[in-house]
Amino acid sequence: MRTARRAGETVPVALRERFVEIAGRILANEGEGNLTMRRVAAEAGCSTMMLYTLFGGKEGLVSQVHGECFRLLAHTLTEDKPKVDPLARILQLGHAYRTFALQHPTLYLAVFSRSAEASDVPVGARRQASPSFAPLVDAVRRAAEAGLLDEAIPSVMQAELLWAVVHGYVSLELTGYFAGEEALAQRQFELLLRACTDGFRAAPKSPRGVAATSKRRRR
Amino acid sequence: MRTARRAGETVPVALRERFVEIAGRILANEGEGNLTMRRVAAEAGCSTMMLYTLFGGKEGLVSQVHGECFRLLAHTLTEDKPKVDPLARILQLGHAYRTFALQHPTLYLAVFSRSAEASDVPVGARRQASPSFAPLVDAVRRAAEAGLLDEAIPSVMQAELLWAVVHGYVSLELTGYFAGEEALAQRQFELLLRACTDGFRAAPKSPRGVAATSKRRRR
DNA sequence: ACTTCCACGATAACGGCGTTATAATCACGT
DNA sequence: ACGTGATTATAACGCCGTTATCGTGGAAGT
Repeated sequence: MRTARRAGETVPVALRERFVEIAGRILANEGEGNLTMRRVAAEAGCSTMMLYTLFGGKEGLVSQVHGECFRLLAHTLTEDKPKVDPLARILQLGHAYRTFALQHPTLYLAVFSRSAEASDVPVGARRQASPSFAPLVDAVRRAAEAGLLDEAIPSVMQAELLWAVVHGYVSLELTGYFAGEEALAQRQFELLLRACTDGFRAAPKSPRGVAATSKRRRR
Repeated sequence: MRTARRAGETVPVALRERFVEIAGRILANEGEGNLTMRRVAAEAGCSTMMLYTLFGGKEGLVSQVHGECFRLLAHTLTEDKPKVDPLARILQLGHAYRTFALQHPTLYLAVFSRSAEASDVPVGARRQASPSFAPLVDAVRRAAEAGLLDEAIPSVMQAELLWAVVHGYVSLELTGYFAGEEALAQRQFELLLRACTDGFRAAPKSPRGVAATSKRRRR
């Protein structure tokens, strides 16, 4: 090994990114089972010990990869020019999210199946703070102000629920439930998005009387 | 070891169930990381080799546990007396599903995060055949026939989408996104269910004109 | 009833993992 | 020029899933 750092600071940060990139590539291409510390070190040409001094352990390394994945997702969601129509914007974000997941299936499942407390981001702060979540909240708020969604429900909550819907559908799609029926999966997703935005247009204010389903049923 | 089987057949099947039960308990209580072949064999009082002759490997063992989990879920979903109101029945099933997931969080995440091709059930056949899925399809069909849901959308598809919604919300809840706000999580879930059933009541037939959001907005 | 045989299960071994302890090496201050 | 201290490469440890080996006990043949 002949990398003999010169400035004493810049080379390690390059090494960090190199490690994270290698680990991310393995995780995305071959899954979590094939991501080993020894292999990452070998592919980077360094000893295993380096990984432990830099990341503390495997947990720290995959945590960095997860962070990188979140950044990539946020970049993907914000690169499209936002449509002026808030509802169209919501659909656009949903499709962008699904496209991202389909492009990085293994990475997506590895990141979003991991328990939240495994990440270093505080759980409570993530919802509003995440740059990958902010565009959706913004679109929902604009839609609510325009009367296209229920104003009585907090925008953050509606955005969370929409995210849960999209995440659920994408998770099932990635785990192979709609395997081989790509066109159908696309149409179903579109249908789901529209149904949910429709459903939030005039949602009941308070969930009193959970079992009372035959309230006023307009027709 | 002195178990000296007598009938040559009944004892092994009891051993199988014993192994699956032990593995399921470990998986539910301590997660997938703590489930090892050696430990299962030790807790059962047998050698490790037994597990390999019975299940072929770890994959086979956890596959059996997954099957057991599916059966348990199906039993949970069918044990409540079905309400006559189809929409109320759908909500009931949703709540039962969520309750099951909250009662077995680690098990649920382990089973439903696993890729579908890892299971032994054929992907295409699972949707209609699964006994844990049939009650929902039935309720949706009844609701559609009663005019409470859109009849133009196949009932199986609507049930799939509802399942995706519930699965997505439950997944996020289990991974800690609503940590410490249990009452809120419950209310949000109720809201989500109602919004989705509302959204399916008069869904657009075809997704022509994606950006046309200001159709008829009754108020 | 005694011997033969063979399938089956307990034991031990193998390669690989995450992690850690140890030893060698290299830049650098004096 | 030379110790010195950090830093890295090497080896070791305990565990894992899996597999090969080998002793043994019950079934079959005479």
